[in-house]
Amino acid sequence: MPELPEVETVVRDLSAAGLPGRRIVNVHVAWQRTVGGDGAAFVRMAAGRIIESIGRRGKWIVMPVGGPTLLAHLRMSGRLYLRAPDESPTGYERTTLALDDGRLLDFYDPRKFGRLVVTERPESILEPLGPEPLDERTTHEVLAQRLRRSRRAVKTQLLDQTVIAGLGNIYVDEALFDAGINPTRPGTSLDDRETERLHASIRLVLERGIANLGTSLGTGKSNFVLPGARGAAGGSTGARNQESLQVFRRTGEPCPRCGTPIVRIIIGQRATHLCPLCQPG
DNA sequence: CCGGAGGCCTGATGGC
DNA sequence: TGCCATCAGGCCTCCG
Repeated sequence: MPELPEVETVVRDLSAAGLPGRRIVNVHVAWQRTVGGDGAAFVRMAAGRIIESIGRRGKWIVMPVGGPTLLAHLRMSGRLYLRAPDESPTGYERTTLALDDGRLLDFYDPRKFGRLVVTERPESILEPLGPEPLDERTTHEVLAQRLRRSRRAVKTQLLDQTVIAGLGNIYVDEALFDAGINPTRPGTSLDDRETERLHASIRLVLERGIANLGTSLGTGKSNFVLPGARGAAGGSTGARNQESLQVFRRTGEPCPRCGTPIVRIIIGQRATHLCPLCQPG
């Protein structure tokens, strides 16, 4: 589920909710694979640690815990949820960290694809990642240089976290539409004008996604929900970027720019949405 | 180097 | 209503 804007929203929300400074007083692993298969090892590494801060690198949530680092990746259906002491669990809590203020930090994840890692060497996970798209140092020249290293489809390149970090299926389709670039184009075929425009479009869709507190699709329980938003107690209005999507999951609807029906194709086994007129191959 | 298939998992959705 | 197939915001491994 979550891409950069959703992960950024989670990080900001948990930070505002006072997670930094809390000590992990107890750890319960309900699904071993969530923590890499060895629940006991995870408990030994995490229990008693103080969460010093919470940040983000690509789609990874990064929490230094006094020596080692606690990393979380939400994959398709994961959430980090700060639960009040009197609030009952849902049954989808794959790992729960009990905090010293009585609250519980749930790694909630129906599909069980997400991962929680405690490691002394976070760089082994974070170093292979490409640059942050919203970092000022990630210029359009940097993007162009990285995209031109391969002939793969530009969509495939943008989904590759070692090329650029944080983009997923939604924001890639939206950025390519905004830039007017066909997702099947080889990375090597993009000229300077196109990479400059794509760079601006990536920044635009991500910044808008963050401003809108992320994207939530569908109506079911598996949507992206802000931590603390469950039960509507936090006063949080929740993700609303879905209203800003121009092409993603809008197959057959008129292109907002030219009215041509939006088309759905498959690239690298991923559903891809585009306007055949505004994004000519 | 690259693409495709399959795997990991469960729930929502749509057609019949 | 029930059943079944399909799809899903991610990413890894294997195979050709």
